[in-house]
Amino acid sequence: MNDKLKNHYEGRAAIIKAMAHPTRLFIIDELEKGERCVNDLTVMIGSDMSTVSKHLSIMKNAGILGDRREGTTIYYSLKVPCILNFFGCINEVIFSNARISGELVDSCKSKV
Amino acid sequence: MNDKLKNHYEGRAAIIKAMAHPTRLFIIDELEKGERCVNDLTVMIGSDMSTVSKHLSIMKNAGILGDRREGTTIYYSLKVPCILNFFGCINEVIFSNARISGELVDSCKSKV
DNA sequence: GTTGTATTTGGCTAAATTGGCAATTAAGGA
DNA sequence: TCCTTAATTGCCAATTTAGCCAAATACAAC
Repeated sequence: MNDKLKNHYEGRAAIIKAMAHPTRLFIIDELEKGERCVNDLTVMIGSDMSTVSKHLSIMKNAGILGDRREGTTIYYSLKVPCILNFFGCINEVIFSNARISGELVDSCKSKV
Repeated sequence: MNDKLKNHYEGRAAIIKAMAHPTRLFIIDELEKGERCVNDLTVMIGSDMSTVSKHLSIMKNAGILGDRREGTTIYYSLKVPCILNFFGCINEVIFSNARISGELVDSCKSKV
């Protein structure tokens, strides 16, 4: 791998890394519904506001989120909605994993 | 966030995390072209074979890759090709980031 | 069984990530 | 100005991750 190729993949990895955290995935899902302020998200998530703020700034720096100030409140929003397409594929992976480990059978019992 | 929701997002984050590394993105791109053995990938990547092997096992455990043995050689392949759809969106993010920082202007000068 | 090739695993250190708390900044209202 | 609410930043400890080396495993050929 030469330097140019390395940069190419490092830039892409940085964006994916910004999504690779359960809390941040929750935030992305929530922002799909509309913009939210830090406090609202903090209540939903249930951890310290500083923690949530840091998660938001990680995604903002990666270019995934945008923010807008209104008085003392800052509203975050999804800047690149195509991110949501990821989840369909992630579901496929999870489905495929479950099929192999047999979990699917259990989780489907109620439907049988 | 209750436990069920937490598990939901943790499972998804684990899969995304398995992709959130430049070397692993390179491997995914390479496997799109067809299955590859550890040695081939090691030569292309240029790091220790043990390092590449670990990257592969991380993605295999996440359910992204499959492997197949042929004698002493193990061929890895992309198990869930929809993963490739990610890259189009990642490009959008990168494009959007570049537009803001002005890098796009520079990188396009040759085309003007 | 021994040798050779392909791959994985264990052990180690360095670096990055996470999350809470306290302190700070930012803006609005009394 | 002072107080309140909203959010960010700095600091720190705990955990996780990355990558190299050396050792171990897996399989095939002799």
